[in-house]
Amino acid sequence: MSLPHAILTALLEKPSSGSELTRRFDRSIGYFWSATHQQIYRELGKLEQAGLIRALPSPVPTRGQKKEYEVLPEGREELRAWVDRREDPKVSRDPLPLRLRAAGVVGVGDLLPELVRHRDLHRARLEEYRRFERRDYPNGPRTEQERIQLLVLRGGIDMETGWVSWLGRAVEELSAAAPATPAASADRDGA
Amino acid sequence: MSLPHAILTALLEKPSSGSELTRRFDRSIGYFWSATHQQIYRELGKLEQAGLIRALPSPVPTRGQKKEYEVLPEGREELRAWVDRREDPKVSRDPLPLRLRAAGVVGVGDLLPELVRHRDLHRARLEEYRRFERRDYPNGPRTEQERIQLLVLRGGIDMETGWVSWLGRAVEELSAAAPATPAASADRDGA
DNA sequence: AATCTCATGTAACAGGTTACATGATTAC
DNA sequence: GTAATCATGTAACCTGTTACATGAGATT
Repeated sequence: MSLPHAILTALLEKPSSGSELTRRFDRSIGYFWSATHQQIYRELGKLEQAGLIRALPSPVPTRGQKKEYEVLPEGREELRAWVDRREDPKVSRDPLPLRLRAAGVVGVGDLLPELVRHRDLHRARLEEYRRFERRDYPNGPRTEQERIQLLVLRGGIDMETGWVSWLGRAVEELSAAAPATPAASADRDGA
Repeated sequence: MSLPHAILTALLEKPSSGSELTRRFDRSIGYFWSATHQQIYRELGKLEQAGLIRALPSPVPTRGQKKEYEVLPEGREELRAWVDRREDPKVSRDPLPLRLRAAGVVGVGDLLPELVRHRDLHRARLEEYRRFERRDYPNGPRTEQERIQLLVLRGGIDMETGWVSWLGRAVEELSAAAPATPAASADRDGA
């Protein structure tokens, strides 16, 4: 039950159409929650049905025409309640550690270049976050809302730092001692 | 497409019945991928159908009787191929950062105790991983497979370290300057 | 034999993914 | 006016979640 609340948050920050929301889910919001345009349109329909948002009056609201949505008081109330809700942490759903564990059983095969690739992707993401921090908060946060936005950004920084640290060590370890013949190591592990 | 491969890995490590797998998904494997018993039985059926695993011959294979599965060569081959597959990192699906972002819009409300709770859960998980490390690898890894298993464990440690670091700072920041009246801060943000 | 627990399921639904469809606008 | 693009959707499918059902063995 997070996508509707992500959408409510985004619409409170700025009323938008489905396509605009989709673009925002590829940038800022998308760093913490992803969604395709099909999900977004489906969810906008549900939220409107439930009376939490409404489409702004438009002259010709047909297919192919932009339709802007804004949050109704009921939607804001629902979001407020969600913030206060108690909800346990979810286990990670990134398959990479799982693939490494599988590699421990069937052999590392060709996993090393994939680890390198992921390490570099996470490094790039980390650098991006650091640029945001320097660009948007050069003198620290100036309002209560900015303080919280910066905290969220720092969350991304801490997570990416964790990935980079882990993958850095994994690449180092696996390039050091495992590069003999992958087939041989696979056979040994599989026996 | 990760659950079937998680199951293949688990079954290669040790042939098991559905209920045994379910218990293992509450411990070791569950630290990196979660699954309910319903998911596991459904997936075991598919994997057997696909010829990747088979039920060990049993005298009375009826309902309510344990049914042990083992991986067939085709299953091992599928797992090996999955390890080598190229697959992009997934964006996190933990709603907590999202809730903090929402709090920036509708006010922090009662989120602080929830942040404390999560921080403590992640701290406990981190300590648990460190105990595993001390207990299972007191002199470092002794085989290639142990080296990889330890790497996976270190992944968990690095991720939990990231959470603890972030949540520690978030709690500190929000207890310092935000504790006036939540309602007032909510109104200010919402304006 | 009634009840409890364990193991194996079924069913219904929500959320996420991929492929495809259609109306409106813009570029040529 | 035709083609490309943009915006809004529909449909089918897969994964994950929750509630419930049933057979077998153990407990009383």
